[in-house]
Amino acid sequence: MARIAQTRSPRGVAGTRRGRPASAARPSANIRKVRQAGRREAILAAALAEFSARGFTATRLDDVAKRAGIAKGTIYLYFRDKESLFQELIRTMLSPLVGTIEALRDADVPVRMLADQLVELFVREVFLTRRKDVIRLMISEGPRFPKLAEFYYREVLSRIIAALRALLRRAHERGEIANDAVVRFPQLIAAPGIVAIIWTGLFDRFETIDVRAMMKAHVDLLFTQRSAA
Amino acid sequence: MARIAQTRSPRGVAGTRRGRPASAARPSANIRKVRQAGRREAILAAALAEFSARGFTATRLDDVAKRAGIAKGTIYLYFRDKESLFQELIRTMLSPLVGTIEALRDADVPVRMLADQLVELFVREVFLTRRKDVIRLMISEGPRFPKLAEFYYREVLSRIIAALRALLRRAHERGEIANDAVVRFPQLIAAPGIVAIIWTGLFDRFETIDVRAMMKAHVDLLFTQRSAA
DNA sequence: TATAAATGACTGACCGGTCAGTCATAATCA
DNA sequence: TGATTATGACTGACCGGTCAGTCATTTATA
Repeated sequence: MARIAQTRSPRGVAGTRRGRPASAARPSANIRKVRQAGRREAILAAALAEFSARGFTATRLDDVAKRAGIAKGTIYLYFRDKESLFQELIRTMLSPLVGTIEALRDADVPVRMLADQLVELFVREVFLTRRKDVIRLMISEGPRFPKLAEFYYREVLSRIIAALRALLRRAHERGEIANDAVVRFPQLIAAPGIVAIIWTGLFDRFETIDVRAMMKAHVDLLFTQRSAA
Repeated sequence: MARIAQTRSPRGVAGTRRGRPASAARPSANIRKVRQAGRREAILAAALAEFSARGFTATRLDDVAKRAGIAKGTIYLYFRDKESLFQELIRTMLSPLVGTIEALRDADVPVRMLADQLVELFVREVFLTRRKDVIRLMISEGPRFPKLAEFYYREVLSRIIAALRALLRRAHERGEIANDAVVRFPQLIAAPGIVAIIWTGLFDRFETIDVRAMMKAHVDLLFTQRSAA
């Protein structure tokens, strides 16, 4: 069933392939390179779908292959083994986040505004994409992949937290933030997002959650100004 | 290794057994009954340890048996199958929580105070106990056990949330809470706790987190009063 | 045609679940 | 009370299905 939609590539290409005029035109061929990259992506996409649905151990590489439209053996041309596939999947998907976040770091706008942008970023780039599933995977399987957890902490989390902390401290000193709770625990900023990811995975069919609204409400809390009573 | 400590029972008892004065005294003998209860608990404890360490699929019932100090077959005298064992484990551990929380519901103390008690309750009864691991299991494996998720939502979460919502609304109307964010999203109250559970599972070795402090700080945020500027 | 890529049948380890047999305990009897 | 029989909790070897990983063969490419 299921059948993966995105990452067009292999089968389709191979099928239509036939009538190609000549191997001319392109210098020689990184057609191969391109195709290989496509394969790789197809495998990663299929792996994400399967790992998300069943978890690491219960995922069958046969199914990943079928979903990617290739033979099982092919997977081993691109990845050393199942675990390696899993780890590269997570690395590939989460690494880009750091840059995006760090880009915001030095912007010199009111923190309040930055926070709103952060929420928007999270909703658009994580919650509404497959990255949400990757984070869920990280949460579920991470404890059994110490190496992966370490990578994630070192390369992603610690950087984000450091950036946030600096940012928030500045804001607190400027008086933009009344309470120093978030300065001491920057994790609090992400908390509603994490909870939303978990919630939708478990209970969406019983009660949906409006992530954006919840995160915005939370940001409001964090930035509550002392105002005349 | 490992060897479970609690739940003394079988072998030990059988060994010392010999010199019992007579089968007198006790009506007849539910020694058997008692032993059985012990077994059940031993299995559940072992299962929790193994499931926590490896996840549902990767857990071997052979290991559970070894850890509980029994033979594999014995597990099947107490639980229908692996899945059933898993589900009963979670039910058994989490069900008691509801009562405890609902007990707080109608107390007529300032909500602020109640919130502090809630934090304390969470830290003492969840975070510092094995229930923390059960919640982690629920988060990790829940998506693959719809029945379990449903049970948890219906029997535990929805009740807690309902109670919280009522409580918070009252407080908001009384002016004890300035911002209505938590009224609309009671999940926010639990968010730091959830995040702490996940964090410790993944990153404790890199950076510890002071749950109590974080939760208290967060509660402070939620209850920030408008004060003269 | 020579080389590289892809395939999928195959292997062997692994593990959930079973069940015939054992033995401590309970029940019955003398 | 001590001997005898009945019970059923417990055991662990075993079976059958599953699946990660391999590799001889086929297919596509230069």
